Order: sequence, then C-alpha cells, then structure tokens
Amino acid sequence: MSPLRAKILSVATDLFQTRGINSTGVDTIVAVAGTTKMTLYKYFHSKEDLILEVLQQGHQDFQSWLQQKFETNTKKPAEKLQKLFDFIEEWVTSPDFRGMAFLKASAEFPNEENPVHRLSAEQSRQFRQYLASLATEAGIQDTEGLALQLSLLIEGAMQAEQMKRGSGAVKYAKKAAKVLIDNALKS
Amino acid sequence: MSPLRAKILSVATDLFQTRGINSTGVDTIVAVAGTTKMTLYKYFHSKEDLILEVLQQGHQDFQSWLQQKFETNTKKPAEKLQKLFDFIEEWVTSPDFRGMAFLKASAEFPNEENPVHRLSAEQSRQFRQYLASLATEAGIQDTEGLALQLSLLIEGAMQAEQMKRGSGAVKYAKKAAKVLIDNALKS
DNA sequence: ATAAAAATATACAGATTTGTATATTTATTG
DNA sequence: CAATAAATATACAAATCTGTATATTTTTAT
Repeated sequence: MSPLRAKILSVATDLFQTRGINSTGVDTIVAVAGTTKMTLYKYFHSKEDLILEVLQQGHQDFQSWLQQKFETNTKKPAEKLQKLFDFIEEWVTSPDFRGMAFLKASAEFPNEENPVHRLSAEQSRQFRQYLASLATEAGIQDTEGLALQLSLLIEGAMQAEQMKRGSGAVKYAKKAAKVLIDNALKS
Repeated sequence: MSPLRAKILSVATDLFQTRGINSTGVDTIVAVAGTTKMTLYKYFHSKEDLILEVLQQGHQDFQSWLQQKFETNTKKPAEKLQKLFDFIEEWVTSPDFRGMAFLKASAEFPNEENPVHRLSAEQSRQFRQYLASLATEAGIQDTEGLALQLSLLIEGAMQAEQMKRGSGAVKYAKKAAKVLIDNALKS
C-alpha cells in the first residue's frame, strides 16, 4: 500500500476517534495528513469508502493484536476466556484508547440500512463469534449464550471507558466474567 | 411549557434518535415540527442547548417510567434488582426503542470537555447510582461493584439492541444478572 | 375593537460540507 | 535526458449548516 494512502488512513482513524466521524471533514484529514483532497479521492472513492476502510483496518488490527497476544502467551483452552479479559484490559487502558470504533460508528449512523452501520454490526457479530469459539474450546455447553453475555460485558466496559477514562470498568467486567464462566462450566 | 416548544423537543428527540444528532439540521427539525427557525431559536438559545434539553428530557422520562413501573408492580426489595431487568426488557423491546440516548450522544461527541458528552457521562453515572441504591435495598455487600457490573450488562444490551433490532440481548443480560446477583448475595 | 404578544415567511450572512475541474510541479522510470 | 506517473495547488460548484435580521401575519388579552 502506498505510504500516502496509509498516512491518510492513519490520520482519519485518529481524527474519527478523537473528534467523531461526522464532525471530521476531509479537508481536515488532508491538512493533518499533509496532502490534498485530490490525492485522498484518488485512493478513496468517497468519504464513506474511507470510513468503511478505517473501520475494517481498525477491526483487523484489534483481531491481529489479540491473536498475537494469545500466541505469545499460550494457555490452556480452559483459561483462554479468562485471559482474554486481561488482554482486553490492556487494550482498553492503553493511553491511545478512545472507544471501540464499531460501537461509536453505529451510533453516528443509526440507520440499519446504512453501509457503515451494517459493517459495524457485522464486526460486532464477528467478535461475538470469536468469543463463542473460545467458549467452545473451553468446553462450555451454551457457547452462544455465554459469548453473548461476555460480549455485553466487554462492549459495555469499552463504552464506559470511552465515556469516562479511568473508570475501571474492565476490572469489574473481568470479575463478572469469572463468575459467569465458572457458572457456565458447572452446567 | 408552550405546546410549540414541546413539539420541537419531541420532534428533535425522534430525529436525533433515527438520524443521529450531527446529521440532523435545525431546518429539518422545524420543518417536521411545522414551525420556523425563529420560533426554535426563541425557545432554545442554540442547537447545543436543544440537544442538552432533549437528553435531559429523555433521561427524565426513562427514570419516571421506571419509577412508575416499580410503584405499580414491586414489593420486596430483594426482588427489585431482578424485576428491573424485566422492565428494561420491556423498554428496549418497545418498537420505538432506537438506543439509549446518552450512549449514542457520547459517541457523537467524544471530547470529554464537550457539554453534551459531560451530560451523557453524568446520566450514565446517575443510572449506576440508582442501580447501587437498588443493590443496597437488596442487602448486597459490594453495592458499587455489582451496580457497575449490572450497568455493563444493561448498557451493553442496549447497545447491542440498537445495533441489531431483535437481537435478544436483554434476555441474556437478564440471565447473566441473575447469576451475578445470586453470587453477590452469597458473599 | 384595540393593543400587545406570538408566530410566521423570507431572505440572508458566513462558514462548512463533499466532490470535481484544471493546471502546475515533483518523482519515478525507461 | 525524456517520457510517464504521481502529487500538489487552487479554485470552484452545489449543497448544507447554524444563526440572525426584517417584515408580515396570526393569536391572545384587555
């Protein structure tokens, strides 16, 4: 990928997070990125396309980061679900964290038909599916149910932390998750 | 309150929910409300003031509705926490539900200094405090902890339902809450 | 009915939005 | 060096945004 294209993506990601998507104009993006609108529209057909790619990139980065965390931290399948919450905490308490992109995007584009909303919903679904796969590995019976419940805790905590930095929400989400996981294992 | 003022508030509430706040212009609001900008700016000094009042009204309505539900329904304090999730489910599965206003508002105004964001955070805090008071009534030890955990479930479920209608997230949040509450009562 | 208040109609200022057209300059490559 | 591609600078169109100024009409109250 062209370094200029990557720069635009990176700047847009940052600005969308700190100022909001609809409050960030392409003029601002190119100014911060040190380029021009002509170049932006050469690499991205529209602002919506840019938004979609920012979302995809962000989700991919998150997934890759998690994947790598698990690889360099190999644990028994039964412990992976618990460990996940440690990783989430690390991710969320990073100074750069300003909320989960797909959660905020779905709020800015409430219409379910909107492409940005649809992609957000799809990413949320994928994340839930990933949780379900971890639950399966851990030998859980009702994987779908537990995965959904844990996703509520995680997304709720991310929302809480985005609303007030240093809320410590993930710490409590982790405790709740332990209770829910233990309970699900007993069944 | 002037009926025209109330109409503007009502229309703004609806449009903000369905189209998003930043994507809704005052021209659209007055057109739908059947009035003019002059009247709108007579009752509200700025769009930001209107947004703030929409948020306050919405939160008040939610709280009053909950309060009334408890008054006409509930008996033992110990059961109130559980019952709350039934009410939340009723609220969320209503055809008009399009997400929790303060959650979406904080996403559209990510800057923590922003008045809209601040009010959203304040409302989230108030709701958590209300949960804590219910937990205290129920004889819970760690009221703050349980209140935070339940708020994650509830706000997570509202987020999930806003992202995909009919997700059934509240049903699972309710089950999770039961486990967490029972666990907290044992301690 | 007459005076005062409320609401409307309309136009506009000034800024900002996305996206494009045109021409020039800079980099890259054969 | 020359030809091609990439990036820039600039201007602009057309729409939309918040907020206001002005004048007219409608409603309310005395």
